[in-house]
Parts: sequence; C-alpha cells; structure tokens
Amino acid sequence: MNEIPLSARPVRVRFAPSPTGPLHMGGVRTALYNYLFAKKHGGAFLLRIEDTDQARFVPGAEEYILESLRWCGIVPDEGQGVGGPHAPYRQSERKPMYRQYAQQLLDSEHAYYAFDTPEELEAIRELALTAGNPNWQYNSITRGSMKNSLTLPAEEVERRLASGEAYVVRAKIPRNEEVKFQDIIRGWVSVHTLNLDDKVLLKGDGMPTYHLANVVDDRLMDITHVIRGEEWLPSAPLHILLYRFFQWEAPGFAHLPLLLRPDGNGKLSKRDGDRLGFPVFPLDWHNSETGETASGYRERGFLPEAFLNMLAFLGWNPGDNREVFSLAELIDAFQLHKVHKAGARFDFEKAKWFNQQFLRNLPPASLAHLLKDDLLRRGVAVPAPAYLEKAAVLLLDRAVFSSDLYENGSYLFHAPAHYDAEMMSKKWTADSPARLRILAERFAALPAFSAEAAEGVFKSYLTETGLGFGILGPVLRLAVNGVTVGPSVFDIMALLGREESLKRIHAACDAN
RNA sequence: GGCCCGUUCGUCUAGCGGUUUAGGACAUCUCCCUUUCACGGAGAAGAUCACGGGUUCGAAUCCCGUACGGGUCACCA
Repeated sequence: MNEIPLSARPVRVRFAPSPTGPLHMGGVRTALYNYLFAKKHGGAFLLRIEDTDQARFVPGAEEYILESLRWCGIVPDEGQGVGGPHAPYRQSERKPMYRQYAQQLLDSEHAYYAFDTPEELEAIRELALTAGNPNWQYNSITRGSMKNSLTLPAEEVERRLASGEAYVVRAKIPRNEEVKFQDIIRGWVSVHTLNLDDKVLLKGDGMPTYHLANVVDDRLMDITHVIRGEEWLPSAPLHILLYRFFQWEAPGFAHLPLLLRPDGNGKLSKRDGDRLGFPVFPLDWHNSETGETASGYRERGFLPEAFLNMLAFLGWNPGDNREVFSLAELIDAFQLHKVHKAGARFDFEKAKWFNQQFLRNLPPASLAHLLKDDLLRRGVAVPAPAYLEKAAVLLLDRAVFSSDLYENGSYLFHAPAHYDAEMMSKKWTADSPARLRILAERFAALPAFSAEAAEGVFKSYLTETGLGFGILGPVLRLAVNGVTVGPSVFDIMALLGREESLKRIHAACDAN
C-alpha cells in the first residue's frame, strides 16, 4: 500500500464533516476546495462521516450534509451515501478497526494506557489553575505522576485491564523534538513537542478520537492530501507524529484560512447567520429541539453554481481578472497552493452580485422554469410557457434572485392589487381618466396591437395634446402596472395583450 | 496566558526583488444611455502595501523584531 510514493499515487482527498449539526458555508467551501483539487488532478473525492462523538450526534445532520453537497453539485466519487471499496464510511461503524491500531501503538510503545478519570483530570486542571497555570497538560512531564501504564506496575495494569476498569489510550509524545511539515498553503510549519500533550487516542467508550480515526482512515482509504480548516493546524504536528509512529508515509497537508464574520471579530459561526441578515447554511435547517429554522442559500434563492463561485473566491482566485466561473471552469483554474493564507471576511453584497451574474447568464427556458417554481410556491396562477419565458426575460434586468422576477413584476401575472399611493398623488390628476380613455379607444382601434404600435399611438397623442412624456407616461404606467418602475410600459402591454391592457386602463380610471 | 498562523483600498483580492504613478471586483459617488427603475457604458474617490529595523544598486515582494488580528490549548470534531 505504501510502496508507491505519495506523489505518484492518484490523488484521493476526503471531506470529513461530523454530524453535529448543519454544515455551514465554511464547511461547504472546504468540501469545494477538496473537490476542485481532486477533479483538477483527475483524482477522487470521498465523503466520510466523523461521528465518533456519540454525545454530540444530531439527528438529521448527516442527511443534511448529503443533501447540501448534492444541491451544490459536489458529488462524492466514494463515501457515505454512495458507497465504495473502503466502506463503511461512517466512523462509528468502523469502531472495531481502530482498536487494533491503538494496540499497534501500544505494542511499539508509542502509546500507553491511562486510568485517570475525567473527574480526576478536571480536579488537577482546576488545582493548576488556582496555582497560576491556566494550561495544565497531560504530557511528557506530568505523565510520570499520573495513573497510567508507564507509572503503575505491570501486574497492576493487567489487573485493572482484566477487571474491566475504564481506561483511555494516550499517545506518548517524545519529549524534546521539533516536528516539521510542509503545508501546501503555508509552507513550513514547525512545533516543538514540548508544546504538545499526550492526546487521547482511544476513548473510554472504545471509540477513537478524531486524531486516531482520521489518521487511520486516511491511511486505509489511501488519502493522498488532507485539505481542512485552519482550526486543525495546531494538531497537525500530532498527526505527523502518529504517521511516523505507524511508519506510514504522511499525506500532503493544506490548512485553509477561516471564513470571518462580516462584523466584529472572529470566525463566522453558525449563530451569525440570520442575525446579520444572510444565511450561513447551504440549506434551511430546522432545529427540532428549539423549533427554530436557520435560513439557507438554496431557499434564499441562490443558484448552486453562484453559491460555489462565491465560496471559491473567498480565499482563492485564478490570478487574472476573471470572476465568473462555472464549476467546470473552477476545476480547470483551481490551484491549491494559490489559496490565500489569511482569513476572509464574508460579504453578502458580493454574494448577491455573483448570483445576479449567473441568473443573467441563464437561458430563457431555465429562467422560465425558475419563475414557474416561484409562482407555484406563491400560489400565483402560472401562465402559458411562451408567456412565462417572455415575462422572465423582460424582468431579468431588475433581478438578483429568481424570486425578484415576481417581486418586481407581479403585474405581469395579475392586475395590480393597488396603485402606488405616492406616485398617484404626484402624477395622477383629474384629467388623467379622460386622457387614458381616449388612449384606450385608440389602442382598441389599432389593426394590430404591438409594443411599437401602442407607442406610436401614445406619442402621436402627446404631440397632438402637447403633453410631455413625463406627464402622461407615469399615468399610463400606474394604470397598467400600479407602479412607475419597470420595463417599457409598451412592452408590458404587448405581453399582457390588448384585452388585458384595456381592462386595466378602464379599471384604473374607474377606481381613481 | 502558552503555542501556532496571519496582516495590500470599507470588503474579496492581483502582485512572487526592478515593467507599479500598487491592478481588478463588490460596495459608494458622478456622468452617459433610458422622458421610469434597472441593465449597460464611462469616470471619480478609496491602500504612505500594520509598524520599526535590516539585506540589496533597488523591497509590498527576502530576513529579524514589535504591534494588532485570528486559531488552538477536552476521554469535541
């Protein structure tokens, strides 16, 4: 398995979230970078579920992760939900496998049994804290005075083990050594083992901790590159050490910069979302405990490719001035080592701009489809396909989200429910109804009703009466649209058709 | 607090020792287009490249320090 040097093996990367809640956008970006890197190099992208903490398991979280990736179009080649040669891909189901690796470390004396209870450890930490040490560690110095297989007589250890007493397996970190590794994004990173502690590898419940599980699984699943968040950087040296203990070649590492919150300090957290008026999750998340719903990008109206494009550019760019990229183009242009080192502050305005770009590039048929879905959701009658498409195209310039199509142009789907009060008082006069009725008569008399013909009628009426466009134009608009903004009123009337247009003009005259 | 990582316009960033009077995008403002709103186009404003020392003929780019920011210090991931 390790005869072929890492660099020569086909690229295999993994996204390994833990199902402790909804995946947030930072997680999606990590998945995306992994995916882009894999595809760029013709490799495989795997999805592994890290559910070794049974206390933090959240029902529905795994399904949420799977659905989020599916919506984004980040399809795993292998892993939870799709299967593969290294199944199972859920760590809880791999539980028996980890024990033998812990044993291997125990046998080679790179790990040891520890019997200290969580309560005892907590007491020691508290004591250390009052003594002025805020950071007590179970390490090469303190382990000599703890209850473990290094300090206890062999028979005593045997006895405790045999009696079924709870224990953990801890890594035996060497005392005085510099651990170095070359991060693909950050370059050389080095940490002295004096600053590392004897991390628990196997927990009291027999489950591995993240540290053991990720190293073992990455090895077993033939992972060549570990691409994960910066929050893992401090424990990367431990992982390097673990690979060495096992005498395994370590994969390449790349620690991604964090996504920062738009206001104040700190990383973007799951709680920041709706508080600041934008989603932090890909999909809506319904918290069954609190009954609250956190909003998602999908439901907010984002196109998956726009969402991905936006995320990709939070920390990376192709080095030229292009900004709008399809997933395929992202794969082509992506370079992991070009990822920025510093954290990126998220900006929702820019996110909206990306969506607008993608929306505008959509073919009319797709646009019509999105509009139809939106109308259905709102319970608005859906017009014929040809009408739908023309309406969508007509309204496109004013839309950032597909939902804006209807929100800014509801008058294309039903008569205005009311007339803009402010504009009415400004533009509608006592003469308006009479003028509109004359126009209506002339529209009715047109041999063929079209935008050009209607505009012709309107303009000749203006020259005839000497009225300015600014006087009568808004009045016509109010009658037809209810508002004074939007596409050309003649285009709107042409789409509505003569009958509907006349109906609205008369209705407005009657009502005002 | 210890350790680790980072620091270019308000924001995302380009830049890898000379081609830079530091480029682009979002946001802001102005003008044009449109007798509406948007779209589009043109332009403006906005960064003494955190600061201080080096190295060099020459530094945003290399080195060291300081400051600031972030991450991390669990039988969580």
